[in-house]
Amino acid sequence: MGGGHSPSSSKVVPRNLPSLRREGFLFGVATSQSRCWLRPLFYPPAAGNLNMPSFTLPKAYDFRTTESRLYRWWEENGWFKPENSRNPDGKPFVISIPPPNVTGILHQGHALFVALEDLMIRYQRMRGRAALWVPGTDHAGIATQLQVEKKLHDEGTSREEIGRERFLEECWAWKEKYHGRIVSQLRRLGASCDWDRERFTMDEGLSRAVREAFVRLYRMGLIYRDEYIVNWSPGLQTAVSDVEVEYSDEMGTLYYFKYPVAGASLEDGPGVGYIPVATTRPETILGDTAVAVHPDDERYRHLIGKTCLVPILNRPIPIIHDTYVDMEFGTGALKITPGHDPNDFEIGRRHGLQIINIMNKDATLNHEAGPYAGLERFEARKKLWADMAAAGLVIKEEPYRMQVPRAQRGGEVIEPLVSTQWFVNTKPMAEMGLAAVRSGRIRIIPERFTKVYYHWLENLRPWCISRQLWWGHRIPAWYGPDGHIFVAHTEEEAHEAAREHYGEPVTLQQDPDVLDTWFSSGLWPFSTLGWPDDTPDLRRFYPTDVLETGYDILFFWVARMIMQGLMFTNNIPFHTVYLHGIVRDETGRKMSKTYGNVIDPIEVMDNYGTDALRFTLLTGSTPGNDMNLSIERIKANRNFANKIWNATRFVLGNLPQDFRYSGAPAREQLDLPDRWILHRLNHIIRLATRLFENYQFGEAGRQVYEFLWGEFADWYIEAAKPRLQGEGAEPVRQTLVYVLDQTLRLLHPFIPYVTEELWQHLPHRQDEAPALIVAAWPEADEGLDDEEAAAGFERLREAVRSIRNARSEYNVDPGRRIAAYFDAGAEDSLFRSQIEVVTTLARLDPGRVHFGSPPEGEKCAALVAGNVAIFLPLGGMVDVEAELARLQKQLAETEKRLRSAEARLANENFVSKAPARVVEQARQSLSELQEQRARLLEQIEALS
RNA sequence: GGGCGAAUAGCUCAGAUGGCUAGAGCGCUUCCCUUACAAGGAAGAGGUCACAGGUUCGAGUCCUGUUUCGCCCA
Repeated sequence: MGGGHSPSSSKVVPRNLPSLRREGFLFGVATSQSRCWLRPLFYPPAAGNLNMPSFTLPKAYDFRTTESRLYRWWEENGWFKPENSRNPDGKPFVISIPPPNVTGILHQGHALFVALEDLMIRYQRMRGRAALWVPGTDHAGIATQLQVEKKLHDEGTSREEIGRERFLEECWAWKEKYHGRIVSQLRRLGASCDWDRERFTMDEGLSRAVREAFVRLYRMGLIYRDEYIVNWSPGLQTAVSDVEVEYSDEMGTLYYFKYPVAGASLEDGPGVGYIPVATTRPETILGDTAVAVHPDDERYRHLIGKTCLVPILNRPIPIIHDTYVDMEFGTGALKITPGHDPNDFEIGRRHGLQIINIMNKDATLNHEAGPYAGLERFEARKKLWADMAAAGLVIKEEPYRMQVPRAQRGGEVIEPLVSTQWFVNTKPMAEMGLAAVRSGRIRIIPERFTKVYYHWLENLRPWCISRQLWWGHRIPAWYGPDGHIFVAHTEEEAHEAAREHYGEPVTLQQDPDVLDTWFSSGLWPFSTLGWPDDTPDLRRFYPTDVLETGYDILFFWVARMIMQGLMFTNNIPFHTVYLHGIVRDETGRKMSKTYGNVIDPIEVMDNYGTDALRFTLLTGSTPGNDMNLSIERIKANRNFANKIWNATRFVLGNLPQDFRYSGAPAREQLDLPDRWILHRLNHIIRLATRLFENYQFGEAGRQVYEFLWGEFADWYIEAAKPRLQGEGAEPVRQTLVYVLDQTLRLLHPFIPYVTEELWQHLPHRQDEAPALIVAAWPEADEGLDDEEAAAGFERLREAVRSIRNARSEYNVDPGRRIAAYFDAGAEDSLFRSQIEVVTTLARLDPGRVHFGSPPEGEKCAALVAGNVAIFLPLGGMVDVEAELARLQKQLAETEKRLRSAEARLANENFVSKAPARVVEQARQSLSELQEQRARLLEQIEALS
């Protein structure tokens, strides 16, 4: 144990200690392995002057001096570790972080996922689960490689120049340099991850997991090498998978031209001398290997089996028929380029057509393009079209709206081309992934995304996993001199297999390519826990519980984790998928540097504090929906933190030095306001807990916010003020501390810093946890449910509101204490017993508060609040006409509601079909309205 | 072409299984530096819940259709 303070220490601490405490001196240091909790000290105010605490919290919450200190303290005490849970051997709760790009920089997407995941982790930790949040980062193949290449370019060199080995050294150095930045930014957000378990996708352990996964799939026949049409990114010089291609709606041109029929003359016209064909990419004509028509097409069916000549090249190609051809579209005939179009590739396979690749990897044309060889693809298009026009082959051009495939990263036009790559046959895994969600083993929140998930998995094509990059997991495949493939965990294993195969040692060449980054990300939930080894962590913490991430990577990541998890661990990787939306700017535009509308989370934290950012992200979002983030909202939530701060200052300032906190207050000592706020607290505890369980975190946060500010601060604290001065102060103090304590617990998962800081200043019982982060989540105390008190206090509130309203209308100076008469009827004893509270809240003059009607002739403002009549003798200020007008208005409103209440209750169907509770409420409301109407009529009568 | 979402106060958004007079923040009007808080307090204005049907005793909420905007997939 680090500090030397007894765990049960409750010594009174000298008043200058808070500053020391702020430096962290009092806590000592516990090793992260230590389970010995240091009991932090609390700081009761000095005896005597109730209004002057012995030390003063600063007047406003200063997050700058708080956040990093508390984070360090939590971490040093090992509270982020599941081993230090209240129930270290109990049921764990596990989340794997969506690993950020290791060289990335914090954006609002990170801030949102940290806020959500940290909220879940802190909530479950407080509930007593052994909570584990596994952190880590992703090597982000293309992104990182591009950054390093740019650096090399700036230094006047290139990766080709320095070679693969040195390039990888550069990448690792880059990773080391920037890893710390993103990680410290995550920490700053308050992420209570177990940093001892941090992983990187290219760690030795995770790399082994990747090789193991590859080898297994290969041996199952689910990974194979094939020549196939892929999405080629000429700029990045690599293949990318289907999900990395986005289709943008753009205006292009549809080019109509004549496909000459061999042995005929163009003059013979369409259907004889030529077949009219349209294309959006004329340069691909050079790679055509057929012209296809629909078998039922009268215009062309007689040409089936004949031959066409490729324009300019005059290469003969067959005219084939296929029902795929849409007779209505374009000219009704289709050129077939199996080497450069995915659909044509399929048709080509069906018809056994030749595949011609006319393009080099840099999107210039190759020797197959004849006179166009060496030209860039768009240059070639122009030149070929011009030459065709000269040859009389051009019919026309039309503007045409088309879907242009563009690289998700970089945005350049993707070129479909045939290339030899590694693929995963995802069919069997997709089946498993579908079954896991269909059977309910995995639940997706919000539920509507299950449909999207199904649709994607049902139509999944082979996944191209090889990338022509250097930074990433090198494909564990080696080629013998004759090209024979040896897939193995290690080079030694490959050599062994080769020796066996050839009967002698041979030289092997490892495949130069690396794997799609998402291939390793798909293993993340279990590779981070030690898979493929059967480690204690894997046994204890897998499957994980919740996977929380953005809906935009449902396919990229979530679906692949589910598939790979089921395939390799024979288990689901998590039982719940929680998807969040995109954080946009205040007007709903996507944040981007080019728009200049980026709200930088670091800047927000600098200016308003982490808690303000977190609370804004958490309460401003609903599952699966995008959210608009505005600085105004963040400011409002900074103000909320300050409100909590000051409410706590008030409570602490009213505790005597010898104050002993007893926990939940004993009911028999409580007065009406206490019973009311405790009843409300119970309600909010149940509500918040239920909302947490339903993943409705935003609503939970908003509700607790409303409770703390709108009920506890605005009404309970105000009502407590007079009572703290008198004999009955003790139960009030207990209630203040209890409600505040419980509310800070409810808010901790949202705003961990300010709540922990304040909780440390609150008095606690001896057996309480040493820190809010590990304190127990509140539970409603049934003994404190009190409908009667709730109703009674509500009447007082109504009365106070109506008095305040009248004061405002008569422009009574807010500081002035005025007289009042209460004619409370059935509520007489309620108002008599609680008159002190009403007097304070409505700013009445205690010496001039009376019960009953005012004396004849006293000029009064006459109010009705429920069945209570209130008279404010404002003398000459009273305007009888205005009084009558207001009462008439209120009467009209009351009667309107009365009529609707009567109509409902007169309805046989309502009384018989509606739940008893609802009918009862309606009856009660009716009688209250009737009483109110009677009161209003009396008042009007008296004034008239 | 298929699917999904959104449409509620001037703005940004909440409104679980249908159930009192539909809420909040910001903005707006009036007043107040009242000894927790001006990053605050009090009072107030502001909504035919996109539109049209339907189910129901009862619809912002459920169903059908329409319009507008956005997203995903092909």
